[in-house]
Amino acid sequence: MSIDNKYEMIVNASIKIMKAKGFDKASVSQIVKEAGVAQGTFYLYFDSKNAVVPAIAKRILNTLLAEIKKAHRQDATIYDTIETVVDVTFEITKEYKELILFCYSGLAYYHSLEIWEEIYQPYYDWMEDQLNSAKENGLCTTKVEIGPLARMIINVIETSAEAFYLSNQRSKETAINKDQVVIFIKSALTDYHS
Amino acid sequence: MSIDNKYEMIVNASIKIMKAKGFDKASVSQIVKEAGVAQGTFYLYFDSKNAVVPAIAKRILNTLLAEIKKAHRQDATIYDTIETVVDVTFEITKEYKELILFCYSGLAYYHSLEIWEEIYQPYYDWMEDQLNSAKENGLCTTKVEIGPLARMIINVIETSAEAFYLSNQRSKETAINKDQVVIFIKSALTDYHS
Amino acid sequence: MSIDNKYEMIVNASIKIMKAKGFDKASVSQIVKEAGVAQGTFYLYFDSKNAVVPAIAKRILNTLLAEIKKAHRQDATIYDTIETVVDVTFEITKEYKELILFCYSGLAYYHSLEIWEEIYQPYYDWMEDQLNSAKENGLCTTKVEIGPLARMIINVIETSAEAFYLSNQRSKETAINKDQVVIFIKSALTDYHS
Amino acid sequence: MSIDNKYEMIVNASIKIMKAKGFDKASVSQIVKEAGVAQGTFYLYFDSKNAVVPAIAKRILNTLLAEIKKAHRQDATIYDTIETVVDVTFEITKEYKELILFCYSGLAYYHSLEIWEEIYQPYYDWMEDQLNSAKENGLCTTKVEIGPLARMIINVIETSAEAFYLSNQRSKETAINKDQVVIFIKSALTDYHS
DNA sequence: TATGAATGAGAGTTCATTCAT
DNA sequence: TATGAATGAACTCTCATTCAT
Repeated sequence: MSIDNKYEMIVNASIKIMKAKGFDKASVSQIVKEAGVAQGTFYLYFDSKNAVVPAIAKRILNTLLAEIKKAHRQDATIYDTIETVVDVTFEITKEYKELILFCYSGLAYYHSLEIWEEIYQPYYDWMEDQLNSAKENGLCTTKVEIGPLARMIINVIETSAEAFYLSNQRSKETAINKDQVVIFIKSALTDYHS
Repeated sequence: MSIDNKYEMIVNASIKIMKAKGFDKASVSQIVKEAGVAQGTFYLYFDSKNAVVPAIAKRILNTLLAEIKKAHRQDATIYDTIETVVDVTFEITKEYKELILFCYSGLAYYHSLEIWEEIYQPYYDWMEDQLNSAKENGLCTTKVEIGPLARMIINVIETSAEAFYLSNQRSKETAINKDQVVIFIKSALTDYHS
Repeated sequence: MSIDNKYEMIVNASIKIMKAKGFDKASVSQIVKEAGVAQGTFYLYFDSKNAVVPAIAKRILNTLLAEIKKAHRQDATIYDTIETVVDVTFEITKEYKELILFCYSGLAYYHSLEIWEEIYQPYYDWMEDQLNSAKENGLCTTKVEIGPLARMIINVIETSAEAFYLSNQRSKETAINKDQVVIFIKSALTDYHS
Repeated sequence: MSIDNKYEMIVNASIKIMKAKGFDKASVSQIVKEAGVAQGTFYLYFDSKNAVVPAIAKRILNTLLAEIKKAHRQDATIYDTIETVVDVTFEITKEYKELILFCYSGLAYYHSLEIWEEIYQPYYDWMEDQLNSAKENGLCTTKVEIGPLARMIINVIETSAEAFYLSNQRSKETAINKDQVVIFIKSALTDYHS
C-alpha cells in the first residue's frame, strides 16, 4: 500500500502484463520495466516467475470475496445470496478472465492445487456458513454434505462464468447465462424426491 | 490408422511427453524422438506446437464419450445415467488429469474456447437427449433450459473430478466425492418449490 | 580441416577467445561470433561451455607430442631426448600458456583428472618407451619405476615451463630455466649411491 | 584473532564454501551468510571476490610450512627431510586438494604468479637452507643451482601429490606414490656421471 | 513426403558490487 | 564499521521453426 512497496508493484505489473499477454509470453523483463524496478529486484521478492502465480490468485480471490461480502445483505435469504454471488462472480470473471485460467493451470502444474484450496478456504467457509443458515431456515433441504455442496456451487458458478466470457460466444444463444445458473443452483438446494 | 500413420504417432507421442512434462516443458524435439520421425515432419502435420492441443482434446473427449456410451444401458433412467457419467468421467479424468488443464487453458489462449465448444458438441447433444427423455418421463422437472442444464451438469462432474484428482487431497475428507456429485445433480434435476 | 567443419571451427574460436580472455570471461556468444556459426550450433557440438575444455586440452597435447616426435631423432640418447622434450615443452607452453592452467583446473573440477590422464596416456607411453631403452643402454639406473618416473619427468618439465612463462619474472634470476631442468632430470635418471 | 575478527571469519567461510563448490560457483552471498556478516561487509575487507584467493593461498602455504617445521628434526639428513616434506605435503594436499587448483589458476589469471612466488618465498628459503646444509655434508652433489633445485623439488612433490589425490585413480597402480617421489628426488640430488 | 542440421531471438536467472542508512 | 536492499549487465542455454537436400 505504501508508495514504493515493491512487492505490490511487482504483483500489479505482473497482473497487467499477464492479462495482456498471458503467462508464458509475459517476460520478467517486461514486468520489471512496468513495475519500475530492476531485473534482480524481482528475484528478491519471488523465487521464480512461477512464484507470482499464487500471489495473483490470492489477489483475485480476495477481490471476489470482498465484493461478495460488500454486496451481501445480512438479512438475505440463501436465494438472494446465490443471486448476489452469481452477479459478482460474473463481474469479477469478466475483469480477470485472462488470468483465471493460467492461475488455475499454473497452480496445478507448478504448485499443486492444494494451494488453490488454501486460497479458496475463506470463500468456502463463508459459503458453508450461508448454507448452514439456510438449512436452519429450511430453505436448503438437499442431502449433499455442506462442504462438497459449497464447493460444487462455487464451481458451477465460476465455470459457467468462464464459459460465458471465454468462449467467443457465437453460440451465445446456447451459452449458460446467469439466470440459468441461479435456477440450477436453487434446484440443487432442494432435495429430489425419489 | 495404418501402423505408420505419422499423424497418430505424433499425437500419441505428444500425449505421452506432455502427460509427463506438461505442455511448455514438452519440446518438439522430444516429441519427434518419441514418435520416431524427423524434426521437420512434425510441421508437415501441425502448423505449430500449439496446434496439437485441439488434437489431444479431441482424443480425450472421444474416449470419454465412447466409454460413456459403452457403459450406458438403453433402458436406464436419468438417475442411472448420471451415475454412469460420473463414474466414467472420474475414471477418464484420473487417466488424463495432466492433460486436461493445459488443453483447457491452451485452447482458451491460443484458439479460443469456441473450439472447446465444438469438440464438446457431440457430448452436449447426447446429454441433452438424455435430459429430454427424462423430461418426458417426468424425472426431470427443473425449469433450467436443456442446453445450459446439460452444460452445467457436465461442468460440475468434470470440475469435481478434477478437484478430486488434482488437489493433493490432504483434505480428502472435505473433497467432493462421486456420491456427493450424483446427489447434487439429482437434486438439481427436480424443481425447487418457491 | 574441411572448410566448414563446424566442430573444428568452434574449437579454434574457443581457443582464440579463451587465450585472450580466459575461460570464465570467454562467452559462448563471442565464440560463436568468432566461429561464424549460430548460438544454437554451439550446443549441437558441445553439451555445455565446459565441454570444450577437454577438446582444447587434447589439441594442446597432440600438438606437443607431434612436435616432440618431429624433433626427436631415432638415434638420440635419453639425454638428448630430455633436452628435446624440454625445448619443445617450453615452446608449446609459451604458445598456450593462457590455456594450460584452466584446462588443468577445468578438467579437475568439471570432469575429473581421469580425463587428463587419458589425454596424456600416449605421451606417457612414449616417454616410458624412451626410458626403457635408456635402461637397456645403462643410461638410466634409477630405482624409480618407469611409470611414475615418466610422469614425474613430464611434470617437472611442464611445471617449470609454466612457472617460467606465467610468473611475471621480476625474479627471473631465480626462476627455473631450461638448463637447470635438464640437469635436474639427468641427475634423477641415475641412482644415488653416495 | 579475536573471536569476531571478521577478516578471518570471511576467509574461513570462503574456504569452506569454495572447498565445496569451487571458486566460480561459490557466491559472495553464500560466503557472507556462512560468515555471519552482511553483504557489504565483505567489501570492507576485500576489494573483490578474487581478492580472497591470495588470502586462501597464504593460509594453505602457512599451514604446510608450519607442519613441515613441526615434523622436521634438527639433526635430520636431507634424505630424512625429503621424506618428511613428502609426507606432510601429501597430507596437506589431501586436506586442501579442492582449493589448490583454483588458487593456482586464480592467482595466475587475476593476480599473476608473482604473488604465488611471494607466498612461497619463505618455503623456498627454508628448502634452500636444507639443501645448502646437505651440500656442505656432501649429501647433495648435483650441479643444479640451489634456487631452481629447491623449486623443482617442491614442484615435483606437490604435483605428484595433486596427481595422486585429484585423479580418480582407477589407474592407481600406475599413479605416482610417495615412495617413488622420495627415490626420484634422492636420485636427483646426486650428480650424474657424464 | 521426409529429413535433421542449422538457426538466432529471447528466455529466466545469477551475482558481484554499490550506497543510503 | 556495518548493513542488506537494490541494482542491471551479462550469462548460459532452449527451442520452435526453417530449408536445402
